[in-house]
Amino acid sequence: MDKKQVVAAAISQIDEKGLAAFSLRELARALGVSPAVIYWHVGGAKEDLFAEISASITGALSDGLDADMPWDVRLRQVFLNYRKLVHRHPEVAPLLGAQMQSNGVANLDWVETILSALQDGGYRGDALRLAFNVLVGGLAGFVTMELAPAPGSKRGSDSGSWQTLFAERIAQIDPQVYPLTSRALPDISNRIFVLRWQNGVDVSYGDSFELLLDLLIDGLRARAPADPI
Amino acid sequence: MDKKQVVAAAISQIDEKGLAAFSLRELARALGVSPAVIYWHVGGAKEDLFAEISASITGALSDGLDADMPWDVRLRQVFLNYRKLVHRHPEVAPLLGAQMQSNGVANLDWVETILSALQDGGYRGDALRLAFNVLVGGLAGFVTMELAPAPGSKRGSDSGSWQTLFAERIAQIDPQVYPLTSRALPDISNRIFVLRWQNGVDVSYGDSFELLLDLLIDGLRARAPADPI
DNA sequence: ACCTGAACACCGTTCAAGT
DNA sequence: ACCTGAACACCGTTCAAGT
Repeated sequence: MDKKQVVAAAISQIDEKGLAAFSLRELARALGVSPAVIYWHVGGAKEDLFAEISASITGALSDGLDADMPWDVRLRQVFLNYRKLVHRHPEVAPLLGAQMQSNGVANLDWVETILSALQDGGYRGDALRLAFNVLVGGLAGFVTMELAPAPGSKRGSDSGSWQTLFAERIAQIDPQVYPLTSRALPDISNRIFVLRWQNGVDVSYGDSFELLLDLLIDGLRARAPADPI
Repeated sequence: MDKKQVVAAAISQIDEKGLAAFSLRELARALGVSPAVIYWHVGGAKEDLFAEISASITGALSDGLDADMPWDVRLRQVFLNYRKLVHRHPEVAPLLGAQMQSNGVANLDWVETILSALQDGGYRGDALRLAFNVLVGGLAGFVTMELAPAPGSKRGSDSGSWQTLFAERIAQIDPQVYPLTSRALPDISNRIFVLRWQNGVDVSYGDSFELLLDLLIDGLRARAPADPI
């Protein structure tokens, strides 16, 4: 028994049953061990375990990137890779996007990669900070929303009840009150963020993500304060 | 005692102690009432209460908007307003961004407003869907990340311990290994998404958000598939 | 229609005690 | 150094019973 094993078991536990249904006691049970063992191997508490999980998933974020490509191509790679990695563990997404988890070490490679690309694109100082936040906030934020879990998704409960109820409500939108929404329904029902009963695991947001990525990189290129390399 | 009162009390409870520390029993205690009362007034469970909270906050999302302005100005208003409203209840942010909460009714005005602006901008059909997702996913996602709670922020615990520890680690980044990060530290320390120990409540991401908003709207204007109105 | 009280099954966390 | 067992204080949720 060892810290890595505990973290790995926790991740697969969350993958199976969902984050909401995850518990330290059940993790201990799955490992055939007393609950206190978790505390001995990972620091103090549940939050520390979450930090380890985040680090373990974001650790591979900078792998397999081609440093010889132009800066805008590198940025595309970085964030397409981010989305791909998070999609491998969709249930963990809230930990990455909606909490400041991380031990602050594993992500440094990632930060350096992004800063390097932006610097090659002509960004320094305060403009560099803004560009970084725009990219990470916008794109990682998108993925967080994309993979937001549905209610009652303790992953094994009666997920159907809420889903069908919500789908019916959308189908019955009054064209008098909401003409545009009503008319666009065939295109948007269950495929846009607010009007959906399934998340990015079941319905692809890949095309929207790519458009977002293009808009941001094109925009940053056009506004670069200095000449790119 | 009445559903609105329960929801209002829950919101102020979360505002005070944070979402992680929120419990139905303590809510009942604060209301001077038996826990079962919560269940009687709001549907089945904790998740239903969360849905009510989300609806109550996003209900005012379309208020005070000027429908006579050009479509791009309207979009700016809508999302600046979104950010402002969520910032009024930062602890509730994860509910809006990282969960598919909502009873599906309160947000329809908001959706119609955004779709209307985009349609005036020349977007129809599938392009309309993509543009909607880009805006909501990117901008609401940004706000979710911006307000992601820090570890140990049960809002009353020893929040200092993790913060100082993390700040020290960042200050000690090795310039040999991470030259760009290290050099940019004065500009980015605690002010970019991954390298921070405080969230958007303590450090403003307003300038980054506005840049993101500009990039998206400018980009959507440039790529409009049809002539705008 | 609204509320209480008690109960059930489960948590996270700690700590003495074992080997 | 690693694990067990039991304990503590707390949950969410349900349900009979009261008025």
